[in-house]
Amino acid sequence: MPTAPKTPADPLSIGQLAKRTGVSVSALRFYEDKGLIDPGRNAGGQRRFKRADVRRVSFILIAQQLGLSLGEIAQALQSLPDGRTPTQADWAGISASLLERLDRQIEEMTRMRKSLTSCIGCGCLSLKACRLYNPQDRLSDLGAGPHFGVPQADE
Amino acid sequence: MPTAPKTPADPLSIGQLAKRTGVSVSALRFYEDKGLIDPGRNAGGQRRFKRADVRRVSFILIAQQLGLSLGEIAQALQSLPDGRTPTQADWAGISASLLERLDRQIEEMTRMRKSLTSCIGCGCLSLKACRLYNPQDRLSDLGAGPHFGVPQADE
DNA sequence: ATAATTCCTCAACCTTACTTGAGGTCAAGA
DNA sequence: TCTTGACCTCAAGTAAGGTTGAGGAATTAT
Repeated sequence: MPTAPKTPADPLSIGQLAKRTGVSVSALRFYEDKGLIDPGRNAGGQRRFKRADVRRVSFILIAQQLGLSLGEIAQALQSLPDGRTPTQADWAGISASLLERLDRQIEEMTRMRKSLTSCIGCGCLSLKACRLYNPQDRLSDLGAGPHFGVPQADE
Repeated sequence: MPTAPKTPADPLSIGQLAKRTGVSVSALRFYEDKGLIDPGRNAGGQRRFKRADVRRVSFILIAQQLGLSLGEIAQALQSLPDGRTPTQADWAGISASLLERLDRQIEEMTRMRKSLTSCIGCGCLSLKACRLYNPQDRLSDLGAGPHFGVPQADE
């Protein structure tokens, strides 16, 4: 008898997952560290990923494009079933919440577009004229970069 | 004769500019370091800002909200007149280019929305099915966070 | 004149999202 | 068996966008 043929159910090494997803090996280790993925280990201590992890990593990539931080993504992934492999319905549910977020972002951008347009018209660009950057708004939810401490404009 | 009344042409200290703009003093120094603002100094070596700098800082805030990095903002500000105080027309021109960028972003988001919607429908979420995260696209222009090295999906 | 603010320059530290490298182990092919 | 190549851990470095603190000088208020 020949050795068992490699079925599609075979686990993936970290390098193989990296190739399939386009994510670097070091980034995958980093994701594990942050609790986004949780591969098993083989006898020798090497990571072994399930096929389903390809989808999981894909989700991470999509969510990142939508502006979620890894922390937020980790939270979103909490809602997935713990023991069993997530189904398509599981993914659909969690993706739907991304869609909501995306819609909010589009709406926000459209609002900004409107403000900016009128600001160009009037040339105002000075604080308070438009609420394009109302200090109160600045700490809100659209932030990608680091967040500064609240400056407390107390005057 | 009384001391000259404070005219609106008086220069601002860094603390005053901070209060007017809602940006912290340390951030303003940081912006100077990055070449975004260029205050003069008084006899004692303290920064003295022109009133026009309020508008300049406002622009920085708006541009940041639109997702530009400080480096990109610095570039955009290059186009402002060097010697004289920028006019409203100057600002209108530079703001118009922000508007273009914003439009591109909205378009991109809308495109993503469409992809995501169909992905939720089919439950695919797997690489290549949607080009939601086509590795080739990933390094493109919408990135806020750090950029990873090109993973070279050579298979 | 003196005390309290404000400002100055550095240098070091923080978070996010990773990469790079050192030093060593595991697995697979010739 | 032996030698690559892929993996392992842990520490340190990177870039962006700032913040915090030390040590000292300039302003402002009383």
